[in-house]
Amino acid sequence: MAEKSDLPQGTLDLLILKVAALGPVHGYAIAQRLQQVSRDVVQVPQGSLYPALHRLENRGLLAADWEETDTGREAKFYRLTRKGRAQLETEAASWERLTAAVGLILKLSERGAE
Amino acid sequence: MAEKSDLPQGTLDLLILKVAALGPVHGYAIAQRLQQVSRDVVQVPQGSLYPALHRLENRGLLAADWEETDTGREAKFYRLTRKGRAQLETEAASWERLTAAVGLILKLSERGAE
DNA sequence: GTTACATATGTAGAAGTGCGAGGCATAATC
DNA sequence: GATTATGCCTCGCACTTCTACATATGTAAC
Repeated sequence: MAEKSDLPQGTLDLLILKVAALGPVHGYAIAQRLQQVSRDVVQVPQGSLYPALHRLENRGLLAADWEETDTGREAKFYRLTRKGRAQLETEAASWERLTAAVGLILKLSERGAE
Repeated sequence: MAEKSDLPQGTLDLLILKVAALGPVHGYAIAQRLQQVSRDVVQVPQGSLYPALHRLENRGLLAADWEETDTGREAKFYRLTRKGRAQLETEAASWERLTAAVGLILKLSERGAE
């Protein structure tokens, strides 16, 4: 089933940072959480998820440690760095600004010349 | 001038279709209109604008004719095809769905385990 | 024990989009 | 005659994402 998420580009990073901000999580759990909270609207393929995590780690926005999951398995737990938290705030604000602007445009009506 | 808009990828097409739905317009005017309505939040560089217009025309979502502008100059006026109108509706609905989902996620709080 | 599934991570290649940096041409304004 | 605004265009880079594949472990079913 799992259709592609069709998430606008750049949004994935924002969502990952947001979930990581709630506490250390491993990649697989991030994807599950996003899907669950969004009621299946957001579905992150693994081929998008892991490269994104590596990108964010390389940029110093996330830090990773191998730890044990609830199910007793090794997994890479990501947590937000200070830099990552700042980035999250910036991106979230930017998201609000842009979606508001797009919303304005989409509400234009035929007669809405002014 | 014209800083980049930082629009999420895929959104540009949606906005262009929306503006074209209001009546025939030429490319340059589309960019101006987007900037104006969004109060300078959305700024479309020409290197993004014209390729996008050509893409949409090639996909049969827009149709173009050379006509004269108010200022008495030749310009390429784009209008929405029937297919384009259907696409606009689809993309607008999808946009609403996704931004709502992202909004949900961004509102998660630290204590919001469930 | 082995088959199947969920968990968990990862890479490679292709496709699509957006942007900066250029170029061309005309009309109006100074 | 020089500058600014209008109006169109292309090229090539950078970046993100997706499909598809590859790997490994734990658990439950048979």
